[in-house]
Amino acid sequence: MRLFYFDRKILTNFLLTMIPPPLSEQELMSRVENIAGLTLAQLANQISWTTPPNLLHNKGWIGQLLETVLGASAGSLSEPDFQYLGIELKTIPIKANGNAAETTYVCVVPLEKHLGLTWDKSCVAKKLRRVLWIPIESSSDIPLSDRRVGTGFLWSPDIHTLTKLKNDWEELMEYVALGQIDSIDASYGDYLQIRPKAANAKIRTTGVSRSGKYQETLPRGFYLRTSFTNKIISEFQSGN
DNA sequence: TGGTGATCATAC
DNA sequence: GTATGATCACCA
Repeated sequence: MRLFYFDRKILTNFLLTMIPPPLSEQELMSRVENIAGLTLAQLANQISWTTPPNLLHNKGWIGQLLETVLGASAGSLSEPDFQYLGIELKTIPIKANGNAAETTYVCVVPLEKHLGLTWDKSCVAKKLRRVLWIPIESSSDIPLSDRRVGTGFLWSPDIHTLTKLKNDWEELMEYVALGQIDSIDASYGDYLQIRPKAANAKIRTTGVSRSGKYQETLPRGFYLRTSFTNKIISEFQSGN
C-alpha cells in the first residue's frame, strides 16, 4: 500500500515535470550545482511555473519550486523529500548581510501520544539526520523573480550539535508531557523552539492538561532558531 | 530590527 | 484536522 502510494507520487511528479528523482547523492548535488546562481524566475521557467508577485499568499512557493526542480517527491507524507536518499530539503532565506531571515520549520509538536517517545524516534531527530540546505536571496528590495539561488550544501549535525538539539527537545517535551504546553513560549530552547503552527490562532487540536485530561490547544511546531541556522551556514562557508 | 506569535496555500 | 511548504507582521 505504501509502495503504491510512493510510486504514484513519484510518477505524478514525473509526468508533470519530466524531472525524475535523483538516484544518488552525486546526481542530486550535481543538480544543486547547476541551479546555483539562477534566479527564481529562471528556475520557475524550467518547469513552466509562473512566479507570483510576492510570497504573501504563497509562503511555501520557493520551497515547492526547489523541490520540484530538483525532482523531490511531492505530496504531504512524513517522509524525507528525497526518499531514496534519506535527505530533507530546506530552503533558507538569506538577508543582504548574509544572515538567515527566518527561522526554519521542522515538524509538528506531538501534543498527545507522546508517552514513551524518545529523541531518537522524534520527528526532529528524523528530519535533521541529513539536510540539503539551499540558501535563497530574500531581501525585500529584490523582486521575487530576480532573487537568486545560492550554493546548496548537505549537512548532518555533529555530535555536539546533536546533543544540544536532544537537550532542547527533551526539555521542551517535558513541558508537553506534564500538560504545560501553554506555559511554553518561543523563548525556550537554545537551538530549537516551539511556536504556533496553524492557519490562525483559533485553530485547536487535542493536547493534555496538567491534570492529565485531554484539552484543546493551539497546534505548535518545532522551529530552528536563526542563530542556529546561521551557525550551520557559517560553518559550511568556512569549510568545516 | 529581530524575536515571538500569527498566518497563508494546498493535498488528502 | 493533519500533513507538507514556509513567511508575515507586530511590538518591545
